[in-house]
Amino acid sequence: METPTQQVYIEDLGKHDGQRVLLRGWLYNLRSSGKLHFLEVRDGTGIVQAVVFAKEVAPELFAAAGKLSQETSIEVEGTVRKHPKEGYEVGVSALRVVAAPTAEYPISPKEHGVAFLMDHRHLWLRSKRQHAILRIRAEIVRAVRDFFDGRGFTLVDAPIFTPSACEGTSNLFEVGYFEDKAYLTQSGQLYMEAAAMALGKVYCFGPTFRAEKSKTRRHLTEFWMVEPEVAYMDLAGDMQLAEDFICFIVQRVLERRRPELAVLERDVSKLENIKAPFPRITYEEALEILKAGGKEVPFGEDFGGDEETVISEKFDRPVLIHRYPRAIKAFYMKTDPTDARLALNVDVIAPEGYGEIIGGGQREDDLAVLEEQIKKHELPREAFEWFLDLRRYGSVPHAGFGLGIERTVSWLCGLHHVRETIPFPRMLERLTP
RNA sequence: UCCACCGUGGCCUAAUGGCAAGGCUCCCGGCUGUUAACCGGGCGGAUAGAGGUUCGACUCCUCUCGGUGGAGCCA
Repeated sequence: METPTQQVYIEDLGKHDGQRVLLRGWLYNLRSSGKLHFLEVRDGTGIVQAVVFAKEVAPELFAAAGKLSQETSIEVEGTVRKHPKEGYEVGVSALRVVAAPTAEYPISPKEHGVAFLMDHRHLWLRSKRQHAILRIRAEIVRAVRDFFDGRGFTLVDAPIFTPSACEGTSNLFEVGYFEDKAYLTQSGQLYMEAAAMALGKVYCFGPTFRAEKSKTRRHLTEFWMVEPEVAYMDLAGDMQLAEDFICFIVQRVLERRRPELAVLERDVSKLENIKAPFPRITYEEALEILKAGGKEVPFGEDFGGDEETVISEKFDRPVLIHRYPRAIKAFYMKTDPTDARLALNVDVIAPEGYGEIIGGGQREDDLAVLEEQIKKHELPREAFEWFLDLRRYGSVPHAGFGLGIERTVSWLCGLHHVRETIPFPRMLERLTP
């Protein structure tokens, strides 16, 4: 009497060497050589080669195996053994088709263009590369939570619907809200300030939306951001937190996602370099670097992608640039008490040209100054009355930052475009699938 | 919003004023260790759409649609 064979996931095959196992998955690719077939089977945890020998199975089974088409869902029974070259393979003894594709699978294991792949994103996710990226993304998200949870932060969810802009109304998605209008959030920032006054150390983590008509490798209209905010923390503390945070994430990915980094052919030595302390330079020092690099920028202007790349190339790890001109930063940034032209903010530029991954700083805690900034930025005062309350009732120095998940994933994975870092990217000109 | 480039079988490319070519997928056949397997054969498109120049347009011009990259802006 045979006992039912136990289902085993491909990533666990090494623990079952010599045993008979059941794989349940999909056919990734098939190679055939007359009297034997090599089935590449994937099950979500990995890919393994299943070998069908003509003389080991019934002729019908052998013939059927040779006719399987790509992405047929199949159950395979067989014995785990060492692969002649590396890892493990499964010697097939039984095979069952769960469902045969009703049409030819569009994505062959050959080259395809970006537009075609994006149109088939729902299927593209099945490929090795996308599988690796999504697993690294999940690991980064887990690291984000572990970092803050492990440091006594409280997760506080910010709303998605907001009544007005955080920093101006030009680039928000407007949606109907019963008889009224609402906007999709572009930052949980202001709400985290309120939460920090209640809970001390807080963070939010969720999607944010920008209706900016940007068509670059660094932009999505919907992306995920993690935003910590801490009461009684100043700019120096904020920079320290950002540095610790990035180191933690990079370390975690190196510890747990080596195989996925290998699939992506990521140069991990570049990531192994990412150790504290990170260089900290002022905006004005950054201007000097740009001048020396032949990219002179006048005081008062922000940096574009090219400028960020020139600066990041000077260092082998993320660089913290602090104290930008007050005028080009958000209304809630605290003015530098030692130089009123500057804000107590910090941007973190990732290495290898991946651009800004963090923006943050110390917040303006003086009621009068904040009121003046709202006026200067021509923001509707009424919408910010609740925010001003935070300064009326026990205002304290506080600081925080926002880290863009997709740019971080893109950097750690060594990708060329953020669209591959999120399962279903939302971009200008792309809302499907 | 602006700038540049691209659009050729299901997919990736070639042909740049003269008979639309090749590879992959797919189908048929072969091969007992393949690795985006390989070998042989077959099916499949009148070149995104409209108009124009020309004896002749995939190729040059105009417009439209779609895509890609970048600028601005940002994470």
